[in-house]
Amino acid sequence: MLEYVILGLLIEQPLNGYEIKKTIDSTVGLFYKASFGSLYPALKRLAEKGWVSITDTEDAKNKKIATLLPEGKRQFLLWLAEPLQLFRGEPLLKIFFYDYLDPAVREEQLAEYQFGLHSQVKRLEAVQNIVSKELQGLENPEDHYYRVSMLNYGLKYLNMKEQWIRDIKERNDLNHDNIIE
Amino acid sequence: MLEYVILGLLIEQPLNGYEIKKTIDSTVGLFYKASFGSLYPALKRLAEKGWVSITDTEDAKNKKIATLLPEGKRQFLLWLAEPLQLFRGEPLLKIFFYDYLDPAVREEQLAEYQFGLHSQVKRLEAVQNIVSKELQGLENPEDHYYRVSMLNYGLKYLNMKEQWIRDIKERNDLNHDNIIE
DNA sequence: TGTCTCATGTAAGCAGTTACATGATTAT
DNA sequence: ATAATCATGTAACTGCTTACATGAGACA
Repeated sequence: MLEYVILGLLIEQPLNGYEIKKTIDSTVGLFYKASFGSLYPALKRLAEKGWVSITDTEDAKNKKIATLLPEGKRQFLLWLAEPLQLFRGEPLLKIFFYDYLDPAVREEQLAEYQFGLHSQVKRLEAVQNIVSKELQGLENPEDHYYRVSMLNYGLKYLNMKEQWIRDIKERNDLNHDNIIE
Repeated sequence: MLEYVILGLLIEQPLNGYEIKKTIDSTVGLFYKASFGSLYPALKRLAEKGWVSITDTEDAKNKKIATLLPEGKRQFLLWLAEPLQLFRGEPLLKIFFYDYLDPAVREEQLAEYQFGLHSQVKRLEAVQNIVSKELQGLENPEDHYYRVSMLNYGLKYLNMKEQWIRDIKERNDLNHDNIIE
C-alpha cells in the first residue's frame, strides 16, 4: 500500500523521504499513517524493483531524492485501475489519486463502491431495527446507550460517505458550498 | 487491542471463540476486524494470564467456552479508563464499552476527545484555506478535483464525528430522530 | 552554543492476515 | 448424502511501529 502511495506522490515531482512523509501527513494523514521505519525500506524496495531511482543531491550531504521511473508509473496506474476494495482506508487512498485515472474506469469504480456502501447501509439499518426492538423489551435500555450510539455512528458514517460520493459524481465539491455543517 | 475487546464482550456472558468473532463482526465490525488467526491465540494468551478461563462444553465435542475472571474484568476496566488516543479506531472501540465506565471519567474523556477533534477540524480548515487559494492561481483547477474532494471528505468526516459526540453528550441518540437523511 | 528541524537508516518486535488443516453439527 | 455452518487451531508471512543511532543545516 505504502509503496503505491509513494509512487502516486512522485508523479507530480521528485521528493526525498522526509518530504514524502510530510506530504502524506498533510494530505491523506487523516486516514493513512506512514512512519520513517516503513517509509525508507519501502523506498529502497521501489529502487530495487526499478520503479523509482534514488540519487544523491548536491545541496545537502546526506540527502537523496527519489524520482519516478516509467515502470513505476505504469505499476501505479495498474494498481489505481484495480477495483476498490470495500475494507480499510484503501478506497479513500485510491480516490485521492483519481485525477490520474481514466474517467470511464473511475466512474465505474465509484458506482461499484457506491453500491457496496448502499448495501452496507441497508444491512446496518436492519441491525438497528432488530436492536431497537430488543431494547424496548428491556427494563433498563439506558444501560446500553453507548452500544446503541455506536450503531448510530455507523449509520451516520456510511450516510456521510454515500452523500460524499453523490457529491463527487455531480462534481459539486470543488467549491465548498456544501460545507454548511 | 483485540484482547480487551474480547474481555469487554465476555462481561455480558461467556462465549466461545466462534461467537466472539460473530459478535465483533456484527457490532464493531464496521471499524474493527478480527480473524480467527488472531482471535484464538489471543484467547489462549488471556487464559495463560488468568484473565479468562477456558473450559470444555458438554453440548458439543470440540467446543470450548471462555468465561471472564475477576482479574480480567479489572484489567478491562483499567484499559477502558485510560485516556482516549486520537489515532486509529481505538476511541470508537472504547466508546462502544462506555456503558461500563464510571460516568465522571467518561464525561472527562469525551470532553478531551471532543477538544482533540475540534483542533483537528481547525487545522484541516486552515489547510483547506491555503489549498483553495493555491487552486485559484492554477490554470486548470479541475485537474486536482479528487485531491480537493479528499480534503472535503476529511472535514465532513470530522464534522460528523463532532456532531455525534455532541449528540452523545446530550443523550439525544437513543431514539433515532436525528437519522433523517 | 545549543536546540530545533531536516535527513536517513536499522533492528527488534508486534498485531494482524492468509492459508492451511481438521473435524463436528445442522439443515436440506 | 451433501452442503453449509459451526468450531478450533497452527505456521508462515506481512506490514507496520518503536526505539535507537547518527549526523547535517538553520537559527537564536
